[in-house]
This record gives sequence, structure tokens and C-alpha cells, in this order.
Amino acid sequence: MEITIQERLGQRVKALRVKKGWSQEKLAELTGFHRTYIGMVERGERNISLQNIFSLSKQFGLSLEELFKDL
Amino acid sequence: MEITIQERLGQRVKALRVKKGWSQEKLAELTGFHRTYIGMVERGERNISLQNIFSLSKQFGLSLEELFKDL
DNA sequence: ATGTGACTTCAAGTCCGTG
DNA sequence: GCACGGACTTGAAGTCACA
Repeated sequence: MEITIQERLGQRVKALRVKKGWSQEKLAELTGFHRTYIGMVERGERNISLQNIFSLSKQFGLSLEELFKDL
Repeated sequence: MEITIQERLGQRVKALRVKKGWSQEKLAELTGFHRTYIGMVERGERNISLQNIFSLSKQFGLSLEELFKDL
């Protein structure tokens, strides 16, 4: 079973979040998303929209290009 | 008025499509999207999802990183 | 060959909770 | 601090007739 693009992005988001020392709740608070949604995104269960991808990348201080680097 | 991220992506998609010599209808056929949907994406009127962004990037033979380069 | 408004449908995204 | 579930509301996906 191939890993999907949303799972790959989810893993990236989780790695970045942990690196920042943030809980899912903290990232939810920073981005304005719901805490359960962050969890679903990290598990690759949600097909996130461009706007929301952009919100996450900004929170991590990354461009979209950087966010998707080697993904 | 700032240009939005979806408008920037739309312009990028259009530029890539034109460079390939494709009409919106041709790109629609290749990606499986509706012709009018392609137009709306190019005009930045749709908040496109990760899956659909990925479908477009594959059609252009680009990685997501490349698609978002300097965007 | 493309722009636009108006749809319907179903997934995105929220909010309550539990172990 | 996180995964998971049920029951919501909102918004993207996808289509069409017409200009």
C-alpha cells in the first residue's frame, strides 16, 4: 500500500510541530484550526485545502516550496 | 489589494498550461476535471485541495516543490 | 475556447465527548 | 497530550446553460 500525498504532508506537519515543541492543541490555537482537525491532518485523514496548507506553512515560518521540499 | 495564494497558484497553472500549448479543455481532459473548474482555478476563484493540486502537478510533470517554486 | 452564476453533493472542518 | 467517535455546519468538488 502506497503512502498518499496527504499522509506524507501529515508526517511533515507533525515533524515540524514536534520540532517546534508544540502540542497539537498549541498548533491548533496558533493556526485557528480545531485541535481534532490538526490530528486528522497529521494522520493524513483530511484532504486539506490550499488556504489551510498556507496557514500551516506560515505558522512554521516556511514557504510552500520549503514545506513540500523532498515530499 | 494583495494577490492571494490561490491567485498566485492560478497564474502559475495558467502559465504552465500555455507553455504546454494546451487549452483549458485539453488540461481538463488530461486531469479529469471539468473545463470550467480549470478556469476557476486559474482565476484563483477556488480554494483547491491538496489532492487536486497534486493531480495538476503530475500532469505538468512537476513535484509539488517545483510547482510552488518562488510562488 | 473561456467566463460566469447557479446549482447539488459530499468531504472539510467544528464541537462535544471518551479512554 | 493524543486518537477516535458521533453529530453537526460550512465549503470544496463537480456540473451545467448560457454569454
